Amino acid sequence: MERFVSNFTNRLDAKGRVSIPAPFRTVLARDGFEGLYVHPSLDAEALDCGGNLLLQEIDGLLGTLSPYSEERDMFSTALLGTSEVLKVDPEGRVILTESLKAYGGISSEVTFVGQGHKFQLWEPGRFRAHLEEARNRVRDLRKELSSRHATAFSSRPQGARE
Amino acid sequence: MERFVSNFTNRLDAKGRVSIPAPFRTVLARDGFEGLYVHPSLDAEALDCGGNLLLQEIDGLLGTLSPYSEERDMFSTALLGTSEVLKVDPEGRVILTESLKAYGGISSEVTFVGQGHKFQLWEPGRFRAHLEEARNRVRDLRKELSSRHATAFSSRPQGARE
DNA sequence: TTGACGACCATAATATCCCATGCTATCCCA
DNA sequence: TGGGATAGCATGGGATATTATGGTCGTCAA
Repeated sequence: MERFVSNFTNRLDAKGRVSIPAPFRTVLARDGFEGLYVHPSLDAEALDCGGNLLLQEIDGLLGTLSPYSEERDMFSTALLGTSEVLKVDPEGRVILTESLKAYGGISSEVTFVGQGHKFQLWEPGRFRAHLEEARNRVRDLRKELSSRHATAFSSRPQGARE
Repeated sequence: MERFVSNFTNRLDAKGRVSIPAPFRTVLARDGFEGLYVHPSLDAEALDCGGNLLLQEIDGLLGTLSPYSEERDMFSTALLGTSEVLKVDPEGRVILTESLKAYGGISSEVTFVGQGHKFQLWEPGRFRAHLEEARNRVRDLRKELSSRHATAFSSRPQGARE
């Protein structure tokens, strides 16, 4: 598998170490990035993590903004300025910095949430609430989409006829 | 066989393993996906399973959303974040995670239900109920259709609704 | 010297592999 | 056509490998 899927909740030990879930480690290994790239998520109280693929996404986002614009400055400050590259120990663990933990409200446990090209770190309680909301939104949006163009996400295979 | 059809009920063993029905395994093999992709179904208390075809469906949906949007994040959280890629053992069995079993209400037995490009996992009792309701719905729909057909030839103006 | 951090080792729980067992359906040949 | 051989399949269990997690011991720097 070359993308992050599923979610896992792991504990921080006395030294603040957390194991990156094994499936995520293999994705990162394939990605080839040395370490773990982490930054506070823009629209959630969570942390975005990943490797080269995440960096590409950030570059892509910055690329859509005109250079030297104030907008672009804001984004690169928010994204790059607060990023960390964490070292991964031989057992596949990382130590979150204080500011990262503070932003994510993380203390004794973290939930790793796969998002395809990246994954997020959540305080488990916050994640449960967020997931609840996300599922509701998806249900609603899906209805809207399917009425907009009928076969977007029906239970029908793509390209199937009536 | 190209698609998932028919339904099968298998038992979970002491270790929580279930055999994927052989006909489904051959469809998956043809699909080429390594493992079994599973996520909670959006419109039923069941699990959606499949391979690349199911992934394509999800990617297709995510593709319709603008990148970097919060909307898209919601979808990938609800879809990718709750998905699992289960390993299939040499005998063609998988182990469902606790959260998947919880969502589907699955404990000792599962019903595999073919849906063409994907298949669903149901707790057998729930599936019977679901099937019963589906049958009733179809019956009603047919009645409605045939009565509509009848009214089409009545003195009612064309295109009128009930 | 102390405190933080890195590499290395230990362990319990769990997943994964491999082999075994009935059962059923299929095939094959007299 | 019938009936025995055979192959495929769901299921079970023991051994082994992974994984998350905890701890120890240096090392380097303030």
